[in-house]
This record gives sequence, structure tokens and C-alpha cells, in this order.
Amino acid sequence: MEYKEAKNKFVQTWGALGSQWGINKTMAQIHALLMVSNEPVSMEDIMEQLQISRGNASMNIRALMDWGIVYKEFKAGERREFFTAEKDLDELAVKISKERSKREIKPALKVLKEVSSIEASQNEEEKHFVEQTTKLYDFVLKADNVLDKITEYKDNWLARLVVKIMKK
Amino acid sequence: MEYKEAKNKFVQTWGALGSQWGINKTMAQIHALLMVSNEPVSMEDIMEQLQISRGNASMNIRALMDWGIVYKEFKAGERREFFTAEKDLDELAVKISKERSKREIKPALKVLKEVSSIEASQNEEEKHFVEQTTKLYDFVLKADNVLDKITEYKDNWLARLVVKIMKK
DNA sequence: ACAAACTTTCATTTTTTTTTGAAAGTTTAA
DNA sequence: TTAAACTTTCAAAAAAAAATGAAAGTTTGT
Repeated sequence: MEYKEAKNKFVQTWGALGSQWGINKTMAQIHALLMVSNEPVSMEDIMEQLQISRGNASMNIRALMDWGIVYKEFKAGERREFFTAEKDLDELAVKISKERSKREIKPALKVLKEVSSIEASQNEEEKHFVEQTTKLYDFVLKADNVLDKITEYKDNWLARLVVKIMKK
Repeated sequence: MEYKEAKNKFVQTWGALGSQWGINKTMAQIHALLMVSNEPVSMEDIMEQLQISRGNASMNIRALMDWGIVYKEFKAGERREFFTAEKDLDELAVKISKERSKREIKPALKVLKEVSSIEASQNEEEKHFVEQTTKLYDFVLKADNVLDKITEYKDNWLARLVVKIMKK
């Protein structure tokens, strides 16, 4: 396998993986492309390499910047904008965790708290509902706190976690 | 808020959360419904409560059983089948981790290994590609191992993890 | 062996998500 | 201030994913 083929395979695979985790394919592909580029890439290049339209490129780059994992770069003497991806994987994981927590987990927690707080009657069915949603709330809250803690370590949290977990 | 409203809100929210994580909405809703039911539920009931077709119900229940998080139950003297969800949240997390690892992470690792093993020329661009994909491979491998380890603890891994992580 | 009571399958339809591309907007240099 | 060089927006089109429902399949009781 030579470089071009490998790069393409990587971009495709990363895109597919993204969509299995609720991230749109193009967004994941753009990210993949930027991850393995040693130089900032222009929108024109992204469009060409991924064969996508200007609008699509623009919107997905914007989304990646909103996630804080892609940055604009300016090159001296160049009018157009270039983009780079966050390449430090620890940093990347931290940012993704933070965003998903903020956008998805926190709102879900709010609902879980609400629904687990209803006045349960004698009814077995209702009692079970309250019990189960309460457990779920506690569980999700704990999991979310783990994410928060992870972001505090910042550097190499995964390696540290591995060490801790591995020693039984 | 009374029970029925709360239950509905929970099912809707769980469904929405599912789709943000790459799980189809109905599948997540069925799971939600079964999670908070104290009794096994028939397909008929699922169809009615979620207002979905028989085919849809059948296929998504099947998918949930393939994930190992929903079980068939037989009631004495009843012809039709009933379903229950895994209600132990630790067990649920373990099963989901295992499946996602098997279905998504392992295949991605294979590709990462492949593409990071190309013969890199002198070319800076190619060198960077190999370097970056190698780092990614190591990172994903470590993360996947964490998932594996988690499944070994089985009981209350999250609580243990919290303790470990919390004490700085 | 039959038929009633169910469940599964899958071609077709519907819904949702993503992409396109042209018009509108912005920035910069002269 | 103008216009060239870009980027963003968003209504419409296309593509992808999910849902339907009727026919086929299966199981069970008699």
C-alpha cells in the first residue's frame, strides 16, 4: 500500500467510525484529513480531496471549530484561510468529552432528575419507574463526573488511567 | 408532572440521546420503555405505547437482543413472547462497551495498524502521516484496553473508577 | 395434519439527514 | 469606494436511514 491509498483508507475509515458515533461522515473525514496533514489545508484543498461542495466544506469546518478541535490559520501574504486539527490526542479527547457532556449528557441529566422526582403513588409500576430512573440518574451523573475529572488531568490522562485500572 | 407524562418524557429523551450516539431512535425508545417497566412487555404493548409498526418493533427488539441487553421471556400459559431489558446498569454498560469494541473499535484498529505500516519515504508529508496514525493507533488501543478491563470488574466498575480517579 | 396465534422478512414508502450551489455577505488591497 | 477574492447561508435536491405492512414463516394446541 502506498501513501495515497493509505491516506484515503484512513479518511474513509475515520468517516465511517464517526457516523457510528453520531458524528456526520463529512465532518469526521475533514477532521481525519487535517489530522494527518503536516501543513494547514485550505478550503479549496479540502473540497477537492474529499470531493465535496463549498457549502458542505464550510459548514462542517465551522462545526469542527465549534467543537474546538479545528483551528483557522493565517498564512503570511495569503488571502484565504487555512485549517489545522488539534493533533494532541489527549487534548482532542478532553475537548470531545467536554462538548458531549455539555451538549448531551447535562441536558439528559436534567430530564432524568425531573422524571425521577414525580410523586410516586402506591402503585408498583410507578414505584419501579422512580426507582429505575433514580438509579439511572446516579449512574449517568457519576459517569459524567469521570469525564469532568479526566479533563482536569489534561496531560496523558488515558495513560494514567490505564496504569490505575491495570493494577487490578 | 404525573407518571404517564414522566414516562413519556423519559422515553423520548432516551430516544433522542440514542440517536446522538449512533443508535436508532426507536431502538433506544424500546430499550427505555423496557428499562422502566416492572413487568415483561409484549410486542403488542410496545407497538401501541410507541405507536410503531409490527415490523419496526420486531426488527429493533431483535437488534436489542443481539446487543445482549434485552431478553425474551415466556409467561406460563401465554403464547406470545414478552421482553425485558437488562436493568443492572453496570451490566448494561459492560455489554454496550463490549459490543461497540467488537463491532467498531477492533475493525478501526485493524485499519489504523495497516495504514500506519506503510513504507514511509523521506517525504515530510508521508513521515507525518505515519507518525500521526501510529499515535492514533496506540491511543485507540489503550482506550480499548480500558474498556476490556472494565468488563473484567463487572460489578460496580464505575464506582471503583470514580474512587480511583477522584483521589487525585 | 390443521389452523389459530404469533413473529419475521423485505420491497416499498416515508422521514430524516446531508449535500449542493447560487446568492448574499465579508474582507482586503489599491 | 470599488472590486476582486474569499466565505457563509439557506432553500431546494439528493442521499441515506428508518418505518411500514402484507405476505411468508414458525410454533403450538387439538
